[in-house]
Amino acid sequence: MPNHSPIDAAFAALADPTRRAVVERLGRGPASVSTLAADHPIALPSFMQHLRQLESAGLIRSEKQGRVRTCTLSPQALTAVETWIIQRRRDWEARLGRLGAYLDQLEDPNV
Amino acid sequence: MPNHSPIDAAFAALADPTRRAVVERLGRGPASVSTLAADHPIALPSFMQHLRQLESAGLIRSEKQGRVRTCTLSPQALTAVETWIIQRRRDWEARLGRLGAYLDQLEDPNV
DNA sequence: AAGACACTTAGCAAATTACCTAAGTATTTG
DNA sequence: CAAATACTTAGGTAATTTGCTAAGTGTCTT
Repeated sequence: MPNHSPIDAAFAALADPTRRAVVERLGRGPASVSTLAADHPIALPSFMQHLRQLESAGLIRSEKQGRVRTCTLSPQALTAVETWIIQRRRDWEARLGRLGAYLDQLEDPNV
Repeated sequence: MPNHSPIDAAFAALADPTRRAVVERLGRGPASVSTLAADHPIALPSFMQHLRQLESAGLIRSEKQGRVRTCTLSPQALTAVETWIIQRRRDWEARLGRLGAYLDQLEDPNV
């Protein structure tokens, strides 16, 4: 089952080091396509595909003025991913808490 | 260029809804392969591939006793992902802070 | 107006992924 | 010990992804 939901697209987009590097770079401010591409040893059309994937995942936006397309980070999609992960941590810690309480009770059955 | 680093594998593993569902389920406690598989409408060998991918990404562990393989969440890999995302949020917020300070100080658009 | 610049489009090849069915291997269980 | 259970292995197909080159399309710059 390929990626259908927005969060699938966000995780998939972040699974590639080139794309994560773009997100890291844009976290420090907007940049043009060619500025971003300069850091990566791949052909420009290949690099543009990565940008398209990031944009369709909602992780970045871009706008063209004249012949230059400027890209910006779009943090809401990152927040969705962050929220999912934090929820997992919560579940995990809640379970550890219950397990600890249970073990405490076994050790000390009647207080 | 496919996944080389551990964090690539973790993001890629989480990009699939079946695999995320397994992580969610294991957050509430360990479970056997067939228990996990019961929630998903795919053939068992296909499901096992997902488990293998989760395990090789370090997101879960599993151990076989008798004929039953029990899977557990392995939270460190999730922490690595969480750390990456939180760092991006920090960068973003630091930049907003600098931008705000700059705008407060005076005008002049552009970056 | 000519050429440089910054992308864009088109089309193609190799590698990966996500499924499947069929047939195996160990372990219980009756 | 035979049958059921719980995976496992083997092998195959279709779709997706990631990369490329070559050839556009608009927009400055000179």
